[in-house]
Amino acid sequence: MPELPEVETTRRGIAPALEQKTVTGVLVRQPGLRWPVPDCLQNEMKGKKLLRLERRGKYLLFGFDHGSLILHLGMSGSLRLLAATTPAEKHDHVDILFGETCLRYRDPRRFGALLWTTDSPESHKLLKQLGPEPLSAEFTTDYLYGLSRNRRISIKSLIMDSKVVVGVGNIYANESLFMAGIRPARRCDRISRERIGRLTGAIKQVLEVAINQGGTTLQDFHQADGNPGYFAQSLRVYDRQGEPCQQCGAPILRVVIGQRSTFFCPHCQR
DNA sequence: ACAGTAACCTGTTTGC
DNA sequence: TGCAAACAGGTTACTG
Repeated sequence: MPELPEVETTRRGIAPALEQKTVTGVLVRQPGLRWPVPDCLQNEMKGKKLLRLERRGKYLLFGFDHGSLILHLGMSGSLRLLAATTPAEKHDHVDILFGETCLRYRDPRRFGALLWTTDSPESHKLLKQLGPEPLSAEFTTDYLYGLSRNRRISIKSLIMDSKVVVGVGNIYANESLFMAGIRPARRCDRISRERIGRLTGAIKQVLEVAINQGGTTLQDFHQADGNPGYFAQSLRVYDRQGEPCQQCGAPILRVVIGQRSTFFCPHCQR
């Protein structure tokens, strides 16, 4: 479900209610996520004040003065704020209690993760190899152009590689490539600097607009306030195979790249 | 080092 | 209607 805009939308939705609040309990109903949910969460967090809720790529970082909870939503994870008395439903795997308020983690496919680290989260094995944030000044044309040389993979695979740049999942990779006019399957080392520059800008623009619209709701993603994300109406190619391109009218095609559905306009994208 | 693929798991949609 | 296959927003770990 969640790419960077959905994770950021979630963070913005829940942070005001939780930052500077004290954890009163942790309940793990199903520890079998991507990796086992560690036993220590209750001991580490109960009675401790959450200082800040940050995001790195698609990871949410719950910062305490003695360590951090690292949380990833995987493909189908979501977080909601509920009254602590709300009955749990199927797939509600973890509750983090803040008095009368419950932060509830739901994840039908269980590809998500909750981990604890006492070091700085940036130095954690899973985070330290991550590339720059796409909306940061670090993510530039020169940077992406440099990494695109001497490699033979498709440009879509390149921008979906979290070691290159974080947060660009399947939806926003497709949309960014459409905006930049580049075919997803094109070898990344056969694209000019100018066109890599267009793509760099397109990634930033697509993600910014998506965050401002509260992310993309395809089936069941919801913002913390219960509203859907509104970026779905802005999608130009994702899940639109057979529909006419909004720029030229040619039918949108679907192919598979790196085991992922890929959508593009064969006329507008070269 | 690089590129491609299988795997993790459950629910929903599609096709016969 | 039933059943099986295909597919789904992510990422690691393995293979060659």
